[in-house]
Amino acid sequence: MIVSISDDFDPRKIAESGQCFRWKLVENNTWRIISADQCIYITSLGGTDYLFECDEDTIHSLWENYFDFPLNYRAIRARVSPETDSFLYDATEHEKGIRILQQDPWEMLISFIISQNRNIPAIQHSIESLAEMCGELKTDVRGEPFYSFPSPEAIALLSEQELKACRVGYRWKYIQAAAHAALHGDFCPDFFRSLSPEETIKQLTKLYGVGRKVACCIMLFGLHQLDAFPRDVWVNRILANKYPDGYPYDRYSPYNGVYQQYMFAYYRHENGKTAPGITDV
DNA sequence: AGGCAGGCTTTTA
DNA sequence: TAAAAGCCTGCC
Repeated sequence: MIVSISDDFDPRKIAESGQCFRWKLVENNTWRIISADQCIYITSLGGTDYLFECDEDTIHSLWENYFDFPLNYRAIRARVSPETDSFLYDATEHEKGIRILQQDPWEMLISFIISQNRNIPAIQHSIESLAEMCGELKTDVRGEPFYSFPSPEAIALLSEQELKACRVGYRWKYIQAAAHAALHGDFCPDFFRSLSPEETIKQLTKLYGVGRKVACCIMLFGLHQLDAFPRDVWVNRILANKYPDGYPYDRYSPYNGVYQQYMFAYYRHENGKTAPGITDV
């Protein structure tokens, strides 16, 4: 069905923002999106109109929350003053259309363990291999096959060789440990939701192969904690170069993670996806 | 205790 | 050869 979306929504920017790894541009303006065990095609029709290839009930029960449509991102951008913070203002203007997806926490755990020390195409390749190896084979609305994101049970059954065949390298141990943790109740999203942010980071970083950065990504993209602020090398460069006197977290709470996404995308576009920072730290 | 160096792995340019 | 949305272990 065709939906009109008046708030910020730019699938291309979301697809390139590094928060999701199973979006694929299949035609001009059409993305095939796989999340957990679901698949949808969305097409930008121009203006505010988008084609969602599913029925209205499915949009409401599934995709409305996935795309975070209840939250007004224009209002979040409007909190940034061009006078007090010209860099962040420029970032929000330039990257308007980004939203923070509400993705499956388990899928985020594995995806961001895989992401460490790798570029986005390599991450996508590994995740797709993993899904093909032990995800569930399904058929989408167009009759095309796809694989669901694998369950903890399925991943726990994989051997070292099978995991390594997914090009995850030394991270295979972390993935295996994460699967066992999930099976033993040591990765419990509903429990994490009852904790404070610092306590959640503490719990997540107990998992083998999960540091503070990956923990923050799981919180931001999997638990929809929009104040979580992942600090990777790029964000550290931004903080050093643009906020030498300190970054005003308090001013931007409770949406620090959203602004981080704008800054990250903007800075990478400005400096080139593979170029080092102008002034490295 | 907390910071730092070195190792881990593979793909891409 | 270097760099890529890091983290672990061991050493100090």
